[in-house]
Amino acid sequence: MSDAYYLQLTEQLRTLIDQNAAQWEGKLPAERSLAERFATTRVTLRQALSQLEGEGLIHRSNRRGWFISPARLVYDPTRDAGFNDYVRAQGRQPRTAVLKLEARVHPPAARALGLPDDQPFHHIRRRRYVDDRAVLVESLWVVPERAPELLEIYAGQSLWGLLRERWGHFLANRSIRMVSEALSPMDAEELLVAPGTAGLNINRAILDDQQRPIEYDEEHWLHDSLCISVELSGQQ
Amino acid sequence: MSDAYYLQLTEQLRTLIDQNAAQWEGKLPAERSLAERFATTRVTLRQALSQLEGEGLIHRSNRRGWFISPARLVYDPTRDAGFNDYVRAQGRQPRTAVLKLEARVHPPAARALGLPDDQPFHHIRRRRYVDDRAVLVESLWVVPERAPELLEIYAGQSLWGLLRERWGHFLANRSIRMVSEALSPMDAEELLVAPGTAGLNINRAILDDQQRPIEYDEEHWLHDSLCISVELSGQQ
DNA sequence: GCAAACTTCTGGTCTATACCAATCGATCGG
DNA sequence: CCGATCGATTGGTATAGACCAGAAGTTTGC
Repeated sequence: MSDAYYLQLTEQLRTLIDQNAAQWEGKLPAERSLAERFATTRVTLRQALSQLEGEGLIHRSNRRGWFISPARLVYDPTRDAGFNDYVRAQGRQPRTAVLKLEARVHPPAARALGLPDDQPFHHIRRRRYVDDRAVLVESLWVVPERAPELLEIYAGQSLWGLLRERWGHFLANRSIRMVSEALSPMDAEELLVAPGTAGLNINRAILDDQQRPIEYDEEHWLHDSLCISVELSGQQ
Repeated sequence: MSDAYYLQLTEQLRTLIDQNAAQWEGKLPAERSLAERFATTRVTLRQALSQLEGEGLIHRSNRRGWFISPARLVYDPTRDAGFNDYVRAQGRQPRTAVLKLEARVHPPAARALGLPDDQPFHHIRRRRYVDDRAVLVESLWVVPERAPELLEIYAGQSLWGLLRERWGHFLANRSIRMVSEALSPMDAEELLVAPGTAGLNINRAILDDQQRPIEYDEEHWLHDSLCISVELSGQQ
């Protein structure tokens, strides 16, 4: 049952965090000091912390310590809204950093869009933040014919907006796939978290309003920063 | 970066599992024997196994050992199809065990359906299997007026089918919410996994074709048994 | 006044070991 | 032949300590 010590510890930590969240300013005390306070080992203490991490209450910034997690971002994958839009709509601050711009082939993207494997793409890799916490990294694979000078002009702005304003593409999701994952060492490093941290992988194939393939999107989210919510039509 | 020994171990285990999956019949050797084979401690070995668990390659049956995970079930939450339907549609075998039948109030369900907090419900708790692996437990909260004798007659069959055939309700999802979670001790026990195992919590509010509230559904899935896939309309 | 160098602290990883309780397989008894 | 009993095995949990590299804070030097 729940007589394991680390599970009791989990509960004690939960209330401790509740009470001291304000004065700690979001960052938990050092593991060694917490372990001492509860008269246990770091190993056991970490087991309890990992439990709370799994619940999404706290998270780790790699080698930097444990932090209290903010509320999850609510995301409706069936709505065709960009990241910036729905982050701001929830009263929070979006930010984007561009990590890479290059031309490359990428068979998975090609397949998802119904194009030949050797189809070249414009590849944009970027990291996105909510209130200055990095919550996801993503790779975008854009069909070059639809946005020729993209690699030269792209600098972190909204891609949906850019495609609409500059090239007149009105985008719509075609298919979305979501799976839980353990973040790869690379993804983890880019998100400043420990390798193997739990994540959510979201892939989207995106067409324009004439059903032409425009881009393929591979997102890797921190598992605790997202709440998927779908409101279905029919109503009212 | 990936010079941590447990990450190398993870890779070695990955190929080892690939090669021996058949002869092991899905169950990995004992931790002690694996630890010995790789000349390391059980602690480190378990860290590597946990990594693969996070990826969804293997899973634990509580105190029973490590098992190779079957392919994920593909699930489209926007489709109004029952569990049995889409499991069979993927060539797999669904099964349901009823854990509890009772009458109770449940404010979260009431709120999601727009009913008063003291609204009583018929509560059905059941565990569902795919190919004899328990993959989820769920609690159903059904509005009694819509299915009066439900608690007396329910015995594990398809609830959607029952509501349609006996009471003439044609169900449709209204809202769906998905969050990653750590399974509660109770959920974990009912799924025969260790407490704190990663899970996916899916809640659905379900109405009939006249927009009358029918039921509220709280599902707790093993994180590795599900692949959410949404195909959006508009096309073809 | 500011950047560089250094020190301390801390999280990430690992070893070695131990105990318990649940499981599983084998043995035993009817 | 089958169910119950018993013992070995195994996973879950926990202790005690250790080392390293990165982060953070402090001091130094220009």
